[in-house]
Amino acid sequence: MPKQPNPESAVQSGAFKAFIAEKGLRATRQRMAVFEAARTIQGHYTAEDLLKKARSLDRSVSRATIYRALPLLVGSNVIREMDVGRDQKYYLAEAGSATFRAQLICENCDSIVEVDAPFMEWYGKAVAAKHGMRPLSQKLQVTASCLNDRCPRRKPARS
Amino acid sequence: MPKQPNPESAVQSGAFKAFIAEKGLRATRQRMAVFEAARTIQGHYTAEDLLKKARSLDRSVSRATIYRALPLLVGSNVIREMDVGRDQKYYLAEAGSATFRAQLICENCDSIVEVDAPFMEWYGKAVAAKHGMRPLSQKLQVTASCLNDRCPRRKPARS
DNA sequence: GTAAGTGCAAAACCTTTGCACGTCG
DNA sequence: CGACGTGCAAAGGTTTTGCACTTAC
Repeated sequence: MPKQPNPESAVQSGAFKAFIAEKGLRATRQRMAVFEAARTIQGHYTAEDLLKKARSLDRSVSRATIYRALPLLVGSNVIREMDVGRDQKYYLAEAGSATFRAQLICENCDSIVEVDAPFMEWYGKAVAAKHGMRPLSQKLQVTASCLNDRCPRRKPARS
Repeated sequence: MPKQPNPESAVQSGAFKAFIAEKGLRATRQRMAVFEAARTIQGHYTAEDLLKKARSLDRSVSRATIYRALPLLVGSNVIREMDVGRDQKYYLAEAGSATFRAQLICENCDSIVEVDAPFMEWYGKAVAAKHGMRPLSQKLQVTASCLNDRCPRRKPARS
């Protein structure tokens, strides 16, 4: 376990610090730990998952801080918030891909797979315009059930 | 205010009673009141809205009964459950149209407009199949904001 | 008669918030 | 230093549940 600094981390951390400063906020120890956790966790995670991971980086992070940091992380495009109809919200490190993505949600094993659906780009604009409204975002989710062993059980397979 | 029986209501009520009997359940006063309320309310409504309406038909209906009846109403296709990312779930009397519908959600005025999107029918099947899964349902929601006075404020305009 | 259904109130659950203390700049 | 951020615990708001009483069949 070498102590070498992670270059990618440094860069990203810098970008987040810039965002923080820009907004007149402070780069606290806890905030940076949550940030690091948020962009590091693989796949979809809940606020509770984020708390665990952040605490592994900085023991002092509290649940309240997690919930207070989440809007900042979403607002700065570090993560994306996702409501898939469960009781908790899910989050996902933003990969930076500009294409629209749908979610394929497995009822059996809780896995969520991100699926590129670039052709959906036009839909929201068309429908909203038709009703004289300004489109903000759209969401396409497919709920399905895995067939026996072909399901990507808890492994968010590549889209 | 004549006391004439409502023929449509009678028919529908009969169908629900059949469903109830079929399942070995009982057609209680409260259950029938909730049923009548659920299929009568116009537009999208919450559990609380349903409680109010049901109580206007039968004062004795309690909140618990509402929540216990909702799964039955959804299961018998009398209503459809909808999660539009707010804190409460929404319900809508099932119109019986077989076509797939998307939801156009206005951020400003809380209105939800059902929009026919028949071309989406194939999508869920295609994506699920591609991942070796059995498609169950899909959901397409567009969040938008009304432009000044052109918004169908609280009036779920015809799709 | 008897098991299913009901009302009430408490519990569960995730998320938000008030407050006093800590700490970044 | 002074305001912003934090931890803690309590509050909030919707939905669920345990329990004793009712009631449909």
